[in-house]
Amino acid sequence: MDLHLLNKEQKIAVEHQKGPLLVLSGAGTGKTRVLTSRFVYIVKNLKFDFNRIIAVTFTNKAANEIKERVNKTLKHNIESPWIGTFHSIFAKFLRKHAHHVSLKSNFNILDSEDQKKLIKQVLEYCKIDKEVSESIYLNDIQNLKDEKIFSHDKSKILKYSSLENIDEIYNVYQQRLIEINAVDFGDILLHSYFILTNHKDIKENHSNFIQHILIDEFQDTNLLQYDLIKLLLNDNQNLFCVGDDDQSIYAWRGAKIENIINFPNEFNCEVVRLTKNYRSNNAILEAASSVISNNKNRLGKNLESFNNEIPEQKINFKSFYSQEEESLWVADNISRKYNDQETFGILVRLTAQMRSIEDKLIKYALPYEIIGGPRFFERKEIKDVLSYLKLANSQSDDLSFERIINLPRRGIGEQSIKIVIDHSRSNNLSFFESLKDLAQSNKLSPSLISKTQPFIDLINKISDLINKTSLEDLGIFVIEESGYLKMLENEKNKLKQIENESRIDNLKELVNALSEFENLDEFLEHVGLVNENQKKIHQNSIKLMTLHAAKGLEFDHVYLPGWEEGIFPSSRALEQNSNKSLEEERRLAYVGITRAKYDLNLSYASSRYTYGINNYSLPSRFLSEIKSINLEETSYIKNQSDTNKSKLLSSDNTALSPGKKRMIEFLNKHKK
DNA sequence: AGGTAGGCGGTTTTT
DNA sequence: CCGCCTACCT
Repeated sequence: MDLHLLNKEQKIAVEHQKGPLLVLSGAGTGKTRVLTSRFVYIVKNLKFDFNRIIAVTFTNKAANEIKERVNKTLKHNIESPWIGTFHSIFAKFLRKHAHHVSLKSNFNILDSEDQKKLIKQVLEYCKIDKEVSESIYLNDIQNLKDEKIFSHDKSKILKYSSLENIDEIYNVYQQRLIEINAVDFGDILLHSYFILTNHKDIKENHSNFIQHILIDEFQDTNLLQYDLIKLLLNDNQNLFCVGDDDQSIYAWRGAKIENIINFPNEFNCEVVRLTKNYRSNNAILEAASSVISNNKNRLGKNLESFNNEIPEQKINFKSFYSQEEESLWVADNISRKYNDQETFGILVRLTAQMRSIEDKLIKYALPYEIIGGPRFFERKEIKDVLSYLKLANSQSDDLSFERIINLPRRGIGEQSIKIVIDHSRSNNLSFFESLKDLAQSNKLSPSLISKTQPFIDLINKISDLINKTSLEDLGIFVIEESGYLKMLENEKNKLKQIENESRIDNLKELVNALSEFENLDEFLEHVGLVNENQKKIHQNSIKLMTLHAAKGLEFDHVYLPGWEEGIFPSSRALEQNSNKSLEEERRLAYVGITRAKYDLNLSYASSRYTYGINNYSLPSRFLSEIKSINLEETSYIKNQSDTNKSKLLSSDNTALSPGKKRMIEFLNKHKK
């Protein structure tokens, strides 16, 4: 291992012998390098079996990076179940011990759409008028789970949440999940926590087996995650945490910044601080630290630039009249600098900001890629087809049943479905079992039998084919035999025809994705937890993403548009009127700024078109916290933009790119 | 049972 | 502004 490539502090961290250690690692100080080197050091120098080390990260991307780098250094392929995200590690654990929480090991992992559907049914069942939208209940349930509060713990629930009937709703929601053999994201961790705290033998087996625990992005762990990890820790307390309190941006998801702040006291251990930054130039680091210094709740550290090869360059700041002009400038500016040696990132606060930027990138014919955009496996057509596979794989999957029983249309309407559901309730059967039971015992009208029998036969046939044919063939079988493909092809509506073409493409892509897996369970696990199609990322493309998705990445050129009060900091954070949420927004600003190596471009637009109305806002307070930016000196570049506008409107309307077309339509519509 | 027109509500951020 | 849901029609 190249220990000599590490600086003094990094070396101290990597060569730590035993016991707990906290590594406070500022942006760009080589956090991932330290974590992977540490992993290798434990295997090579401390002589531990790599299977007995847990390395837990927040994103699948980070987990893969660790696996890759460790593989490279150790020169053999590590396939450890203990390297991954919290959710992937504990999903594997839960599958092994599912029966302890009344689940089968092939439980289904629900995405947020499924969760919403389920909670809606629960609200209906509990006869609760929906004055409060279902996502509010869902949110509170998720938070309760993060706080380790179980559905039966009525007093704790009511203490924590002020929503009316929340205890009943949470309880019924949990019951339903068990009935349909499913878990939501929070359950993966909470069920695991239950098993580890209620089965001493399982806990002991694991904590004796696991020799070292490494946690990445420690500042983003919530109470449940932290306690789960501590349950796996034995008396040697080999717990190695890497994090940066200034980059804690997931409090809204239950992350406790206190976990990292209190860690040194809790474990009475040393703290190694990494402050030598190898990424950014001085101007950027100064801007970052002048912003973050406005936060009170932090451990405090200052970064120093240690990379002499990074060019010095002033931070660029622009203000615009409208969002469209701002986006246009971003695309124009990138097009002037673009080459395939350097990397470009555009980081936004809200996904809604992406569309106008995307339009302009298309107009300038710049290669771009949206990172973490709409999830492939959450597309309607993909979920529809997957529901056939899921139902065939697990007959208790009522959500999938409801999704596809009449899709494509089989003439099975609301009334017929109600018969099936009522029968399932009174006989304690799943929906599909109930339908089969009704069909067998001749309780359905002949016309309904003739409509439902082909569906039953189809699901049985798919069920039969699982493990007999390749996943690829199974996918093709479903797409064709279900009539789904025909339905898409036979669309008469012209507008929808175009849409359906891309849906068919997506289904082909689904078949491709299927071909890369050995068995269905493995594939469904991937769909539930990774939820991205592993297409090769284009090296030279401009990356467009949210600030949250940008954590851990770096770019030569970074664009941060939309620095306005109400966008960034977000209106929600401002409404809450608490320093806590404002400080989190500020940390997000810090994350954004520190992604840049040497070219940082900040901007704001005073008017933004949302919900069909123009909204006006003031420049973000974070801008005035950067000393090197003088807001007063800048003025709207209205004149220039007017020329741009007229240029666009007068341009030749034939052979336009889709982006430009859309923009011209937009401008024409809103000229007045 | 299926199709469609108009009303209404909704935007953080992600595993 | 867009997409979803409901009410009403075929």
